[in-house]
Amino acid sequence: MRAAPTILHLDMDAFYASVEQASKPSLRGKAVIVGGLGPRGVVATASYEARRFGVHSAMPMAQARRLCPNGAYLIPRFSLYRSVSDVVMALLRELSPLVEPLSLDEAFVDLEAGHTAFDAESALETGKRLRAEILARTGLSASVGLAGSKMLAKVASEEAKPDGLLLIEPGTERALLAPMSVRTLPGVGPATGEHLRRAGITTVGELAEAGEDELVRMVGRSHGVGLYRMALGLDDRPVVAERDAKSVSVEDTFDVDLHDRVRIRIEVQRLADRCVQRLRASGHSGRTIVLKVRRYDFSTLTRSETLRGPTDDPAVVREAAARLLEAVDTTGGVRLLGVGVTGLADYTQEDLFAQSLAAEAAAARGAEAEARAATTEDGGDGGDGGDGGDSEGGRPGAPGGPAEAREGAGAAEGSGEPDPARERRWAAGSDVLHAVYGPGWVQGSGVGRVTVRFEQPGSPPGRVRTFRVEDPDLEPSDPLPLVGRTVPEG
DNA sequence: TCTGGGGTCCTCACCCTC
DNA sequence: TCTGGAGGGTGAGGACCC
Repeated sequence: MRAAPTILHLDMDAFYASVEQASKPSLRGKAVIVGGLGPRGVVATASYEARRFGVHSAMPMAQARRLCPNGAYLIPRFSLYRSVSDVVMALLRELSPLVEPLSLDEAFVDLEAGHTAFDAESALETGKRLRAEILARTGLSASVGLAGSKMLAKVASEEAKPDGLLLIEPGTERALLAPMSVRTLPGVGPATGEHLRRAGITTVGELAEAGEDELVRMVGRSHGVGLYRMALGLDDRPVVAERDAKSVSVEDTFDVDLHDRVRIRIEVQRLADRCVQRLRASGHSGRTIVLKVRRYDFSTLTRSETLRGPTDDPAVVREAAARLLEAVDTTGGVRLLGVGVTGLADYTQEDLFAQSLAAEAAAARGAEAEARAATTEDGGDGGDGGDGGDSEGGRPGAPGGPAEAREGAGAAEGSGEPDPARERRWAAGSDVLHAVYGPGWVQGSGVGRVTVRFEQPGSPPGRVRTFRVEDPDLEPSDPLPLVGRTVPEG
């Protein structure tokens, strides 16, 4: 029996960049690139205008600037994107109780479960209505794919982009998929794609011809079986509305590699604290602590430790992360540090006795490992240094601080900053309010000046004015809603 | 001047217990 | 008593996704 095409996949077009264009009228029709602006930043989203220059997601920002030197480069404003996403997801939930968000800008909807569609005609009608509603409520365009399965609905929305709608009729899947690249299929990334290419398989049709046994031999049991089924257009994964988080983690890439062991320890402690904050905010505790280290040469390693019971105690997570760090050689430099917690539970076990036992056991293991390392490495003691001295050396915002901290809008946070660092910072793209000129956004800043464009969603493109960075009339402000506000002429 | 951040899932190695 | 295999827990790494 063929499934009716009532699985809907929604994909907002170039979401972050489109939100920025909607919120900043002067950027409409221009190349807009959203991402990390530090020396190690990458592109999160590029507007379609920027894509014409070859800029795309995950590209190093430096490369994007070479390709598109006149583009507008902005840091992401997740709180704004989240608020727009909430509006879109609410519209989807009006269609069905079975909505599976994949990210802020993407979701699956089971229309049949919501009794909003039962065949191709009603599904198409629902898709059209949804796109119109999203445009009216957010001012943004979305692409919609409709098919009998999640995989095909996603392929359909991809084909429909930008600002389109496509329904894959049951029975036409194999013919449609056959000429497409294997990379179209979910789960086929650069590594698997290259693996298949070396075996002479570049299209979905060739994948189907290869047969299940051959694919299992090439990429392993689980992946091979799944790939073969998808090549035939078969996918019976249900739309799942509620998914429990399995891990919580935070990580920072540093503008400059860290070498000082004391500084590295301090950063790990900070990350552990931030991780626990996120863990608690999500109402979880966790049992396994994971330390992630990316070294100067981009090699990445993880070290983990499983406690006797779940914890959300910052001291316990800090100590575990510190123990794990002691087992890692950081000579040569560290470009990224991360701390994560997995094995999540929705309760906290205040079993301090168990935790301390685990800590003792881990410490004993650490000592053993250290002893082993000392016998196998050539004088590699990690350059510990013990007393350290400069315990304030690792402040975010200082050279080598996390890119994210350096880009923060408004005044630099943290006590003990030297005066120059207290100077107000204005991140490109952030919203401001001027006592005289009203709402606007930061177009750029430097050498004690900040340039602001005074415009807002719904207004015509505005004028640019420059101020001293410490101008008391200028304040950071919250983003304005994209639609539904009347804007006075001016 | 290469390569973010926050996730999930899978595989493999190793150890331990039965 | 020794050996081998199955299976679970843990740790590490890789691939992939948005």
